[in-house]
Amino acid sequence: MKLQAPKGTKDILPDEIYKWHYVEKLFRDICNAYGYKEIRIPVFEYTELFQRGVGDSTDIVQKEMYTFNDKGGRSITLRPEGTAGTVRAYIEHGMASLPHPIKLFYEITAYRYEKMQKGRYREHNQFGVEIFGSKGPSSDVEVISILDLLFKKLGLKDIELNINSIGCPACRGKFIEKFRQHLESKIHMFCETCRTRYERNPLRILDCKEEKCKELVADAPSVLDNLCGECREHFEGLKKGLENLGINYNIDKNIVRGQDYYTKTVFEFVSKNVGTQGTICGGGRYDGLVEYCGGSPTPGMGFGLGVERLLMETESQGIVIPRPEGTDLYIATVGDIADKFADKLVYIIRAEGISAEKDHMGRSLKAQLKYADKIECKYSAVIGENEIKNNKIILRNMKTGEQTEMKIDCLVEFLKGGRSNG
RNA sequence: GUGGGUAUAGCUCAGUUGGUUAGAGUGCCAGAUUGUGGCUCUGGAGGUCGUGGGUUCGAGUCUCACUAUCCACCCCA
Repeated sequence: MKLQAPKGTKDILPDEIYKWHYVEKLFRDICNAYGYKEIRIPVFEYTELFQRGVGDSTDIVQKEMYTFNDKGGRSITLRPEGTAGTVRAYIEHGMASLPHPIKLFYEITAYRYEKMQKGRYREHNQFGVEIFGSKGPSSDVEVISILDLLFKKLGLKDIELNINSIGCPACRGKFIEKFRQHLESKIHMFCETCRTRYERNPLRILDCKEEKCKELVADAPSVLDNLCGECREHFEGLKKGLENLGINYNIDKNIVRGQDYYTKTVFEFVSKNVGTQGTICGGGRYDGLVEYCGGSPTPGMGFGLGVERLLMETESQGIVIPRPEGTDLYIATVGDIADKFADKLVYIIRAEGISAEKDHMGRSLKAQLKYADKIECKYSAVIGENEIKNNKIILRNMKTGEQTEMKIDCLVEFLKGGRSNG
């Protein structure tokens, strides 16, 4: 048997976990400030939820889901995103009867069976928020501003916000007819995928990367120019709201997100630097989803943010995430009695919330201190029989090399003080 | 799912037209006279050369398959 992590998965090692803790805390703090409450949803759901919630015609459902039967014969799927499960929880727990809007956030893993590339994994992490119950553009603006703030606080530059509106079922339906008519005479000139799109989901043709399709579609009408009154007003409200907060945006008529549930607002944050996997975050409004999944008609809005891509971008922009500090104190020992004494001493010190280490490898004094240096201890002390007898140690500042003598009983207080002073 | 590149020590990489026992730097461990880290010096451990077949007297090197990874598509976070 070959020992390796499954394709498309990876370990996050102790060496880099602090970066994850940092962005997770940053996101949580922002969500708290915005009044979003954390929700934890299952890693897997019944397959039907995603077929319905994400949409049967989507690539995600058609070819990217991790689906299997459990021992009871139920079809189970590992969540490919967070919105469907959150909507399910919203309905199942009767959140409709709580004061609205309902504002939720989550930090989850998501699973998609994809061909590997950098920044694209089969297991990846997403931060997400969902807001239920408000249909006006002010909630769109709020949700987008969470991301704007997150990027700002991280110090990220060159992240572009692209927005679009894909209308509501009413105006989109009308538009699709118009669009089909427009293409009817020349659809045979399009690429193969576009010809199937023409039947099933013509809007995706706008998104095609083939040069000839791009040209053919260049003069086609756009959804954005064919919105109904309400949708147009909503989009205008979104633009004004973003301007009000000083958030820059581009209008990209070609954004058609990968989930079927979107209505009106769709948006994405794209990095200018990171190659093809530049989409750091995508989201939008889904006013029909709750009802479609069996709840009462409830508008919603949310996003999913790729954490691996976010960290990749911070790295490539040279942003330094602060490393955690090293251990407060290393107690080196000479002799057996001192070793036992140190076992107890670190126990006491640790109970005070101060990090302390001692030897477990049977190392020489010199090697113990060498180790203390490697793990970046702030202070070290050597304990032998004399120190125990006199209740005094010499505490060495490992950065400056300065040494001070003090009573062992005073250690904790000293280290606590040193900590609060920075 | 389509097309292409790469795979040698924990990490970054050398390795000639196929030819003895596969190297370096870094990291790890130990030592440089008794109880003091960082610098320096010395030594040591660590590799089924991604895996499995094939060609050959002989394969890290050539060939095929598989696996992983990276790049371009598709699509997405």
